[in-house]
Amino acid sequence: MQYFIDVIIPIPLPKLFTYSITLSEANFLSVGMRVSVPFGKSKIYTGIVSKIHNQEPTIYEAKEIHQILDDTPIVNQKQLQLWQWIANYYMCTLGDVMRAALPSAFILESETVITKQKKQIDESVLKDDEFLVYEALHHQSSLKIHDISNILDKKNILPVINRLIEKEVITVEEEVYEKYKPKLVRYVKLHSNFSSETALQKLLDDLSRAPKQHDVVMILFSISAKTKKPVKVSDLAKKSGSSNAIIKALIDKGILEEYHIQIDRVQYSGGNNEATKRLNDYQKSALSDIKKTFNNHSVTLLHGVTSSGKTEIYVKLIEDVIASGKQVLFLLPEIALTTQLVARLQKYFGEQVSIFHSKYSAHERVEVWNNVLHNSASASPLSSKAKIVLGARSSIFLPFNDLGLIVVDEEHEQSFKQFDPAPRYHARDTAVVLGNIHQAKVLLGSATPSLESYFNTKQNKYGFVELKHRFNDVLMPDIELVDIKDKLKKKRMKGHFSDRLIEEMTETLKAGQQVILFQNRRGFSPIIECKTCGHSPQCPNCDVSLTYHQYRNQLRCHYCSYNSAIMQDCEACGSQDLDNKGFGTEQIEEEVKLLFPDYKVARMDLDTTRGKYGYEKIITALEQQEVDVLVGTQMLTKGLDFRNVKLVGIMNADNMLNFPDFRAHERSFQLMLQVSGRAGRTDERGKVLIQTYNPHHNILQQVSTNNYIDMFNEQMDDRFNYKYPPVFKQIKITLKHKDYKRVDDASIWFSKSLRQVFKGNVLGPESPPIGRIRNQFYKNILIKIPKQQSLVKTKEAIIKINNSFLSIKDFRSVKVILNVDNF
DNA sequence: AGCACGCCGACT
DNA sequence: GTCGGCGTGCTC
Repeated sequence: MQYFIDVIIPIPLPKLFTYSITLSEANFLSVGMRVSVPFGKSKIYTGIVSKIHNQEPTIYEAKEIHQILDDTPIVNQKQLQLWQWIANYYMCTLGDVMRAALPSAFILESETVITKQKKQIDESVLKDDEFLVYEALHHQSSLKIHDISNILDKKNILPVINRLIEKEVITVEEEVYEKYKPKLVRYVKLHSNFSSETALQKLLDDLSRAPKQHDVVMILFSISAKTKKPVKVSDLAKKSGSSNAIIKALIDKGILEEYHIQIDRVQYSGGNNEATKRLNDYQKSALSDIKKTFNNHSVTLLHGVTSSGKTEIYVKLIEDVIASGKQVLFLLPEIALTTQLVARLQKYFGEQVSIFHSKYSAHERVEVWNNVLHNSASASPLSSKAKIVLGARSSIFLPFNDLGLIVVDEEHEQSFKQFDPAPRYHARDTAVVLGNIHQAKVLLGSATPSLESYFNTKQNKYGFVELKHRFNDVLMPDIELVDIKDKLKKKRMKGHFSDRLIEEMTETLKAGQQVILFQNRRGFSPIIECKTCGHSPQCPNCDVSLTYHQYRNQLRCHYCSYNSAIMQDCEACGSQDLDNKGFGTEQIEEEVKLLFPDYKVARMDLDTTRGKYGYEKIITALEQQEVDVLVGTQMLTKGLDFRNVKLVGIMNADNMLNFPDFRAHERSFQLMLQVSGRAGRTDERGKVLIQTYNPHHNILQQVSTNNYIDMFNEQMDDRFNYKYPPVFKQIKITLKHKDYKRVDDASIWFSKSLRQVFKGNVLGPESPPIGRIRNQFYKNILIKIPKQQSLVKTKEAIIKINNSFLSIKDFRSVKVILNVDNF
């Protein structure tokens, strides 16, 4: 009998690959373990065993595997089931999913290692490039392919390497690295030879002539007597004030014994668990309503106004679930993970909480992964860790084996959707599927639910619970619309500030309270225009005008990060009369400084939060009231909870409303209500001013009256009339290529083929608002899918058309991106 | 996706 | 004449 395994490899190919294994390997392996396998002529990849079987492939000969990398599976059956669903639903390969799902330290790849041959060679036979490599090998024992392309400063270095091999200068090997290394901490203890009183006394006598060493031994005693815990080498060195050399001498003499203990890189250092808060009556009834809906719904939407205390309700639910021995996943938008909420949950649940987000290193992620993996229902000491995982969208991929509850907080957030590399999944929707796999309950929470989720409650697909009162019955902020067209006419604008806004700011600041100003655009001004000839500087790589950034005196492209120094006069006509069109956060910050010179202003946008703790720094400054006015982009909306902010100003509501996207109105509503929610969160009623050219816009009216239902109904009418989600499903196909003619032809061909199947439900091709990014031209095609039309069959038809598309040689270099649901 | 093979322009 | 550009095909 022969044995084979089907393996998932982290490359975007639709098929699995079959390798042959021996009987003993077959007995050892199980589904979900990693193996390293040879692939192509030279590569070695890490694969996940997906199936073990006896069917010999007929049309090719299976290769043998290279190595088994695990003793036990690192991926469980439930995860593989989820991977398969994602690959099918989001139209990508299992390889794509694997790459997104596993921490990169689990995916080892072979690397070609180049070393110098021992024998002497005649240097004169080497060409320049070859000599450089040869030279470099004198300084380093080995080089990677990557190092060589750096040394030679070009990408195609294989010819050079091949010539060097031929001349017997170097040898190459494929090496596979285990990227993850557990973090070990060095400890010391007295060697067991000296455990008896007499031996110890003798030792101390012997050491009397080495006073430093004597001291170290004595200090070791005192530390271990005091703490009754193992003693770290680093602690001993610090406490005794002696160098590592002395400790090393003692170890070498066999007096001290050195050992290592594996520790977690991610550690919770907080104190004991704090009792959870008591709920108010509204929260109590919401909690019991949620439990009731869970009786006949597996998903429930909690619509709770900002500051209504949703978190406390989550906490109570989580308590129940972990008491029953199951795991909990708490999903949050990336940026909200750095804030107060995390600290709060850690206070309640201590070590049982693990956090998982993109700022973690590959090693830290492996640790969280392992903690979740080893957390079985059994009560081993390890299992108290990672009972609750708090994470951004990618934490849906962790190896849960018994989830009882998934909470998706701020479920309307766009950042739950992964855009760029496939799989282009939506974590909220995937969480619903994950919940189904585990038979777990899913709770979606938001003050401004997505139309999709709210629609699902209307269809009775999801349960629905509402929380209408703010905590402590604080009033919702008073929202006032300011007509800037009118203010301009009456000359009541100072820069971008209306007299109303200035009045309110003055009053708030005088009272010692804080102001938040929202402008959803960074930089100083998005367009610089010559007043003489109308020319404005454009990005050389993208079809956008460059944004002026004053603090660096630069023009920058927000799509490809191209930048250049600002010019003094027009590039086209030489005129010095340049004009700033539009405005961003920088300009607002500048104007605030001029209008309120006595107060401290800070800015929060991508440019000021770049560093690892940039974001936290600004938040702390605001919390500690070192900042009076905070100017920022939509970053402000996420998970911030400030006590002393009284006033929120939205500088210009129109640019978001006019954004060319069918969800623009919904998003504007959510964004504006979310920023408004930052005002007046304690006892005093907050104030919000929205400046707009069009105060009669329905969305603005709905925002100012906090009328979600009206917004929902009106937007749903539009969605219904224009056949948009959630009424119709939608798949967007994006084609891109560096040659415009090529994408244009390709997109016309593609849409024609689609129209043969889907008729009038195909839109486009169309160039997106920004038709070229990083020198790639884009075309979009949209497919609208009626509810009664089979999604599976629709996708099959698209895949078929895509395959014929790829077989046309002129189109093969055009990249096709499939975006299911088009979030 | 990589990576090799194979065919055409620009350099010694 | 070669070096090196990238179009094409394949990976168990």
